[in-house]
Amino acid sequence: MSQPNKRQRILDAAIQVFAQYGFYNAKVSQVARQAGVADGTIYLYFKNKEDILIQVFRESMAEILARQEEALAGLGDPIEKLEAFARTHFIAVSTSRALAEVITVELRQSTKFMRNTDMKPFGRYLGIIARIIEEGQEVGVFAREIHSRMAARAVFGAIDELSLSWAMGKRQTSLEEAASQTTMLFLNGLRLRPDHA
Amino acid sequence: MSQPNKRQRILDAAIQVFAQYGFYNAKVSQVARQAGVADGTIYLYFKNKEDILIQVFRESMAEILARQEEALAGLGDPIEKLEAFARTHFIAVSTSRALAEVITVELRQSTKFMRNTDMKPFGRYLGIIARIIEEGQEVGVFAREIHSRMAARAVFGAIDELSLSWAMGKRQTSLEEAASQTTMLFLNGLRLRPDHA
Amino acid sequence: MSQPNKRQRILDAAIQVFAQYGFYNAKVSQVARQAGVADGTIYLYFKNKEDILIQVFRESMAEILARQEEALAGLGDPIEKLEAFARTHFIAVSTSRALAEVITVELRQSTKFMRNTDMKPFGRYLGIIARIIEEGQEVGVFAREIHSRMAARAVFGAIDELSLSWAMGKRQTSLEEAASQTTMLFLNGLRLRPDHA
Amino acid sequence: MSQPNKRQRILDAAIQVFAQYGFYNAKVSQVARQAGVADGTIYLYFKNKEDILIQVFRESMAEILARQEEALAGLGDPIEKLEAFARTHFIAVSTSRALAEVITVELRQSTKFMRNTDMKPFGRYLGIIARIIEEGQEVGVFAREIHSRMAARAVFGAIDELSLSWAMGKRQTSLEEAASQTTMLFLNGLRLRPDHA
DNA sequence: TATGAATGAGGTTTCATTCAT
DNA sequence: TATGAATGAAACCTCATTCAT
Repeated sequence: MSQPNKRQRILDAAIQVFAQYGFYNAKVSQVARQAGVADGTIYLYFKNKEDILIQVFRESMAEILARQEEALAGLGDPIEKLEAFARTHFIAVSTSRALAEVITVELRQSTKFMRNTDMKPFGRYLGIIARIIEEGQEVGVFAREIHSRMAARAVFGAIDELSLSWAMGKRQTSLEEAASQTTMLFLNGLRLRPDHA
Repeated sequence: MSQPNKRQRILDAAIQVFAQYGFYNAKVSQVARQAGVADGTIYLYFKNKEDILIQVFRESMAEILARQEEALAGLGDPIEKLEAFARTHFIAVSTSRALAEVITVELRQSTKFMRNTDMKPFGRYLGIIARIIEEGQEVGVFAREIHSRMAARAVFGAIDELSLSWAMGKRQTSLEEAASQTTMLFLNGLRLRPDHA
Repeated sequence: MSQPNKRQRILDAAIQVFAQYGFYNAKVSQVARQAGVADGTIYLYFKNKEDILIQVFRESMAEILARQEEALAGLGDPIEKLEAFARTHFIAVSTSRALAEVITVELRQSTKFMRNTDMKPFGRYLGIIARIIEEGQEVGVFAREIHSRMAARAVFGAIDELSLSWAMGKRQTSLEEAASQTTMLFLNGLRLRPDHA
Repeated sequence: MSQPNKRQRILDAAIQVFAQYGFYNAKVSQVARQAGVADGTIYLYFKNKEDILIQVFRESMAEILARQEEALAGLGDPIEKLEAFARTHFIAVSTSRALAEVITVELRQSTKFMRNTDMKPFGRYLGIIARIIEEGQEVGVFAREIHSRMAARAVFGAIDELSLSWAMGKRQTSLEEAASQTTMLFLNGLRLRPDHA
């Protein structure tokens, strides 16, 4: 009798184990034990160890992309969208610290992996940010001089770094506050605004 | 007569090999061959394979810290300092793309590494940014509401992500431009300034 | 289906290989080949190379202890017991010269081994001899001045040396004769008995 | 300027190091450090690591053979000779526990070693005991039925085992007592003598 | 589908030995 | 003679993957 969710159980187990030990130090047999299946069973669902990581990435990105799209769906204001995006990312990361570590840390580790894997989901993620920025420029709330893809990358780097340190760290600030401060920083910049003076 | 630079030769070789294959896929014998020494020689200078990575980190951080301190030495204006910091980071990364990959990608993979290694140099790096922000707040050019450590982390994440993608990528923009755009983004934010309207 | 005797096959192979090459010169892959298993299979049954030696010791001591207890079971006379003990030891050694070499030669080499391994089985072996001597003293056939533990050690040393040289050597004498001569020596001593004169 | 005793210093160091770690676990560089010479210097005096062990054996046997011959020189009575032999062996062992371990333990370890090495010194050692026994038989104090070479081996085995356990152990008895008890055991045997009754 | 015992390729590391000085 | 940095062969062991059941 096959468990229809066995594949998912293995993916979930892999996220936990990869996050704790790192992809290369994690053993397939650990993933199997955590998933409650036999070692060999894993190879009925995945081509090899690296394939597990790829699938983790694929499905996790699909999940967070869906969440982002849902979160942004009803919103019109680019500023609100940016805030929503940051908040959603922080929440996703805080929901599963393990997932965050796998996505942000393990994923980068293998140049080979980066080169062979379909990075489109990541590109789409960056694209969401870039689109928000462009919308803001179109409606005249964001400065037009800004290169949207570069800014998107900067925004992602900042959010990623903060959420990682937040997930791994001592959490001096609340999740809400961290997300909101990050957005404010990007919206207003560091520079004191003359009209605030 | 022992070559006084043999240790450095091994470190340089390791940076190349680790960047190309990733730390875990790199073989010690590859590092040895690249360095032009025998396999065993490596163990005269390093405790084990991971120790090479740790030393790469240590020395590279020391190097870039020194460069940053030198770059910031004569400057007083926090805005100029932030620009100088970003530019110096971009230059360092572009000078050795391999080193950048090792530091930003390989370094993160090993929880063991993160736990066992003295992370103070990285803390100092963040500290430099935080200090610049605080100075800006003191002299009244930066907004006081900003949490300096968090902002520093965001700035670092953005610069790191951008410089890495710049180093690995197709470089549509010049180094100078990339660094300057990054700084502008952080100084002014995305939001269109009323006084620009 | 796992072969339930695979562990035993490895132990038997190890005895042969260790006896022929010596523990430190023997290669794990030789043991594997002799046992007809893959190298890695050994590590399913043993912690490491030294663990094989420890298990050989453990099981061999258990075996010879059982044989000695069986041989002595029906006997009452301490003199007969001593003869039986010596004969049983000689037979055990002659049955497996390789095992004898491993136990008496290889075992001693490793201080680490001596320190880490449970030496109680060996103590029990000595204890059997000591007990025979004490029984003889109690019933008045053995001299009371003799220190039983020391004498037991001497008896063991003599029997061990003789059985080993017998097993390794040209066997000028029969097994029976060698065992019986050894016992006689210890019973009567070298000195010509006045009552024999 | 060559130290004329450097070879001896290395041999002494080797005895200490081999005894502590065992021949195979001992490192040549440890011997060198203990001897206060450079690693390479060892190879000016010895062919290789095993050659050090062989020379240790050779010189130590020569030394103890000389001591035995000296101890037995003035004696006529075979019984006194046997006592003297045992005492001398025990003293030699107690003088250098390290030497005892090397001779009795390390020497045996390598079948290869035993086969390739000139074992004549050991044969001579056994010969001394056998000769004493034969003299005793000739003058009528030892029983003629005894096979002298076998008895010699038994005596050696007993003395060796006792001295080893004495050297490694807790020394419940004094050296003198141990030697004397051993001799008594071999002279009189375990059996209660009718004329003692 | 599921199992898990068995496989065996291959990497890290050690350390006896060499040799340029 | 003496040094000790450098060498590089080789072995233990791991662990991803297979396959007979």
